[in-house]
Amino acid sequence: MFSKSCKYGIKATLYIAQKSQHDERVSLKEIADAINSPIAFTAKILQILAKATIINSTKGPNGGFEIDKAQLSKISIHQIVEAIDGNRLFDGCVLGLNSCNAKEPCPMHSEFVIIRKQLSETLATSNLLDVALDLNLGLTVLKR
Amino acid sequence: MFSKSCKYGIKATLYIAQKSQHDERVSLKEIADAINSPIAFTAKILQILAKATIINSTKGPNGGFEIDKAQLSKISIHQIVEAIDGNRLFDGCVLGLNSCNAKEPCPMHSEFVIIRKQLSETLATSNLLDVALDLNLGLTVLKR
DNA sequence: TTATATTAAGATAATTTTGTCCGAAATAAA
DNA sequence: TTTATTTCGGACAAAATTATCTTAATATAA
Repeated sequence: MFSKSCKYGIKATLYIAQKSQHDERVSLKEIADAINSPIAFTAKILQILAKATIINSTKGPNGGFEIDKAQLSKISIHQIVEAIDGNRLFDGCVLGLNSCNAKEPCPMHSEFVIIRKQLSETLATSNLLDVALDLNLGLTVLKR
Repeated sequence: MFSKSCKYGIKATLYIAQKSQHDERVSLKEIADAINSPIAFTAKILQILAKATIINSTKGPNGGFEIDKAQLSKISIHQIVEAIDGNRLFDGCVLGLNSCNAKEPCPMHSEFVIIRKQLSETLATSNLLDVALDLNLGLTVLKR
């Protein structure tokens, strides 16, 4: 479904979101540790997210990553997926045809219309604040 | 969503299914041509499907691939996906955690319960006969 | 201003996935 | 029985993804 990069990206963003709720800026090392990801590779993904203005990064001592607290409820998981994996999951042909639409569909096109709609909506309505709240409560985890 | 191998596998199986309706056995070359796939790589995938007894293969002159006509309505797309990509799409953690379930879920677990159920059901109820019928009618296509 | 801590960026490497090649095995027909 | 046709299986190669390493840039604080 998601690339490994994207999974790291989602988990990293959620961890940053959780800490940003309490105005804590977190370092790359802390993030990689919290989500159990390779540190240097995680850095690359955080760069992508920073360029997409989903997270903020600060260099130097006490630097790290954070998200504007007021934005937490406005950033969706969908945005993260788009930034990292692009939108092929949402609008590319499921069977990989170059073009595939209601007019000239692949054999699975109609079957996937509903699924993709639901997928897209679910991700679009999942915002960082809500998801991070469950993390706070210990209802969900970012590594195992 | 699906690996490239799996996409080739689904398309190849559907092409074989379509031809099998009319008792036509098809060659590797013909399949690769019909679905616009690399021929040798397609051969590998067909081997997997043959071992999974989803398709039958016959060597020698006039050999090729076919599916028992009576089985067409009993074989689902779900079976193809399982044979090629395994069931990670259906029961692996969306965020890649080693274990993830209702008791100790990842932050996206609950959001994906419905989506995956629908995905799984859709694929399980899509059988080769039905999907191949649309191909016959020219309502859907396998390449572009 | 210098030392230190931190992310950015680019080069390189490892791994996985995708793709190719070639000889072996099997089957049918001459 | 020989030859031709076709899939099978293993080795190999290319490309894409994932991961690492090293140096640069930036910011803080002593």
